Amino acid sequence: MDNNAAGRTADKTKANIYDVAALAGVSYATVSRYLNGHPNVSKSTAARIDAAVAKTNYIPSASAQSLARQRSHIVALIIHGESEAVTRDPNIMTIMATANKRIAQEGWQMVTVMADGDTGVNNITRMIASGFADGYILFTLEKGDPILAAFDKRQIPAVISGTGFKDNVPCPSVDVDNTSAMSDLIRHVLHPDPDHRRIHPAYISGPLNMPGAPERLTAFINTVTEELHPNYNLPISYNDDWLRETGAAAVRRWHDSGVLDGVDAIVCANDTLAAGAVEELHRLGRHVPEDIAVSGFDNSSAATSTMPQITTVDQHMEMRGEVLADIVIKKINGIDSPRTVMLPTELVVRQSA
Amino acid sequence: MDNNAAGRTADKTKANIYDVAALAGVSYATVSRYLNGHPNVSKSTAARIDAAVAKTNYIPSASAQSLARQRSHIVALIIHGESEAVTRDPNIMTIMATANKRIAQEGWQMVTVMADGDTGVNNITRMIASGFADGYILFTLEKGDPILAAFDKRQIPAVISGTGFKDNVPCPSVDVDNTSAMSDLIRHVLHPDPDHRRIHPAYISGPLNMPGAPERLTAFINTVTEELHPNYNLPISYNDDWLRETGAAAVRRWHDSGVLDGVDAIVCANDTLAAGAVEELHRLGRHVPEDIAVSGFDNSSAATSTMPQITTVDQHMEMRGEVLADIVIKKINGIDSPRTVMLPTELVVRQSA
DNA sequence: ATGAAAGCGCTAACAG
DNA sequence: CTGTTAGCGCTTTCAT
Repeated sequence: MDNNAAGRTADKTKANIYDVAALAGVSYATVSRYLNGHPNVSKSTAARIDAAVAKTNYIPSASAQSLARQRSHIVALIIHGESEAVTRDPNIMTIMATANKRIAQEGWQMVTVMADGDTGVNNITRMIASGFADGYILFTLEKGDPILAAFDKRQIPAVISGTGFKDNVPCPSVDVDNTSAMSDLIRHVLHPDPDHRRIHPAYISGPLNMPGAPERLTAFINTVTEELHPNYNLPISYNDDWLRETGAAAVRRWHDSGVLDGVDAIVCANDTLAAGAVEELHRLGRHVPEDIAVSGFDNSSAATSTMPQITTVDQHMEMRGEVLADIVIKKINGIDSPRTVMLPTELVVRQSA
Repeated sequence: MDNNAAGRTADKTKANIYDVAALAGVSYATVSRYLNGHPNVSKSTAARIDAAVAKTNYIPSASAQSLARQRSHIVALIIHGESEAVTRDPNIMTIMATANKRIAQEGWQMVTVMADGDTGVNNITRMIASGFADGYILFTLEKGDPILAAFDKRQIPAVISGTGFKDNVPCPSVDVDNTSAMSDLIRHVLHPDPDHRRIHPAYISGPLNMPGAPERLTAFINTVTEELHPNYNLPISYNDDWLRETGAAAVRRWHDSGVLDGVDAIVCANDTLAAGAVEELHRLGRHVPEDIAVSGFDNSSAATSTMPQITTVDQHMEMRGEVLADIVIKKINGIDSPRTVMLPTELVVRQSA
C-alpha cells in the first residue's frame, strides 16, 4: 500500500500530513515545505494548505519529526537526588521556572525529569543515550553522580548546575563562589559594626557530599582562623541533611553539653539549618542576635520565616536558571562556553547577625 | 542505498540497530526481537547480540521507537501557572516526586513540563496534540484552563489534580473534600475542648479562581453560620495570592481598622497565609492561641515554621501523586477510573488552635 | 513552484 | 529460529 491518504484515513482519528495534502490537493512534500517556512510555495497553495490544516486540526507528530530531523527540540532538566532532599530544596523550583522560561523564549521545549534511586538513574542514562533530548541541564545533588558518565563518552550538549567539584565534570558548570561568599558573610558576622565583635563562632554543616557544602565549611574554618587565630576547637556540627529540625537538634546538643555557653555566633551552611537554629535558641531563651548571632546561606524563604529574620547570602537562583539555559542552547547551536561560569552573590543583612 | 551497516556507519558516532546486527551477523529484525524480549531467539545468537550491543554501546533511538510503536512510553506532568505561584507551591514537588516514582515503577518515564504564560500554553497544547506523551497528569492552577481544551476533542489519557470544579473537565480528577475537611477544622477551632469556645472567627482567603479556594471559603461561612448563628458580618479578607506577607498584611489591616479587637480566631485558607498571620499577631503583641487562634490548611512546612506551630489539615499529597499516576497508567492501558477520586484528609492539631 | 523518492531507526506481520 | 518486507509520519534532496 502506498502513502496516499485514501489508503490511510480509514480508521484513524488523528490527521497526518497525507490527509492534509490530499485535502489541499498537493503532494505531502509541499505541505511539509510550507509548514516549515520554506520560500517556494505559491500563495494559492498556501491558502489551500492552511484551510486543510485548520479543517483537520493537523499537528505534526513529534516522534516522526524528531526522527526525520534528528532533533527533538527538547532540553531536559535532570534532577537527581533522593525524593526527600529534592522536594525540600527551595532552589529547584526556581531554576525550573526560570530555565523553562528562557528555553521557551528560544523556541525550545524544556522538560524536567527526576532520577530517583538506582532504577531512576538507569532510566535516565538510557534516555540520554536514546537521543530523547538535544541538550541537558544537570541539577545533580551528589558528588560523583553516575549520570555524568553518560556524558563522558558521547558528545551531548550539557551543563551542570552548582557542583563545587568542577575538576572532572564532562561539561561546563555554573556556580557561585561559595568560598568567598561565605567568607564575606562570616566577616560580617564576626564584626557586624565597629562597636561589636564576636569571637566564639560555631558552625552547622550540611551533607559534605552535596554541592557547596565542603567549600562553605572550609571557608568557615579558614576565615575564622585568619580573623581570630583561635586557640580552641571550633564547635562544628556535621549533618546528613539540610533540615530545619537538624539545625535545631545541633543547637540543642550544644546546649545540653554546655558548649553553647561558650558560643556567640552560629554560622549555618544554609537557611533552613539556620531557621531551625534560631527557633531552638528562642526555645532555650537565648536572644538572637544579642546573645548569639545566626547566619544562613541561600536567601530562601526560610530566611524570612523566623523572628528575627536571618542574615544570609543570596545566590540569585533566577539568574542561574537563565544562564544554564543559555549555555545549553548555545552548545546545541555549536557555541562553546567557559568551563565554569561564576555567578555573583550578595550579602543580605537582616536582624539575626 | 540500502539499509546495511556498511552503507551507514561511515561517519556516525552513535550505533544503530544495523550496526549491531552486522556485528552480530544477524538480521536487524532479530536484534529487535531479542531486545524486545520475544521468545524465539536462540541462545547463541542472543549471546552474539549481547556482545555486539555491549561493544557498540547501542541504545535504541527514542524517536524511532516511538514512531514505530506509536507509543512514547512517556507520561507528562503538566504544571500550569505563573512561575511565582508555582515556585512557591510546596505541594508541587511532592506530587512530582511521588508520581514520578510510581510511574517509574510501572516502567514508564515521567517528565514534567511547565506552561508559563500564553506561549507556554500554546506550546503545551501543540505538544499534547503531537503525541509527545501517552498520558498526562494535569496540575492546573486555574479555573477554565485553556489547556483542558486540548483534551476535549482528542481521546488522550489524562487525569487532573485537585480542581474543585469537577463539573466540566474532560478527564477524571483526584481531589480532597475541601468542604468537609475545612468544616471539621473550623469546628475544632471554635470548640477545641469542652471548656473553651471561640465565637468571633475571621477568615483569610486565597485566590478564588484556584482549586479548593472557593470550597474552603464557603465551608467557613456555612460552618460558622451553623455553629454560631452570628448576627454580625464575618471579617473576611480576600486576596490574590497565598503568600506569607499577604496573611500578615490582612491581620495588620484588621488591626489598624480595629476589627482585630473583636476577633478570637483566624481561619486561613492555607498554611502560608496562616504563618504570616501568626507572625504578624506576634509582632502586634497578641498571643496565639490564647488571644487569637489561627488555623491553616495543607500541612506544609510553613505550618511547623512558626511558634506556635499551626493547626492544619493534611492533604496527603504523597498519596495524591501516586493515585494520579495510577489513574493515567490505567487509562493508557484502557482501564477507566471513577470521574472523581476523593482522597482522605486528616486534622493535624498543633498549638495554634 | 511542486512532485517523486529516498531515507530517519525501529517494530511487526509474514514467510520460510 | 531467522530473514524479508512493509510500514510509523515526516524531512529533504533531486528532478522537472
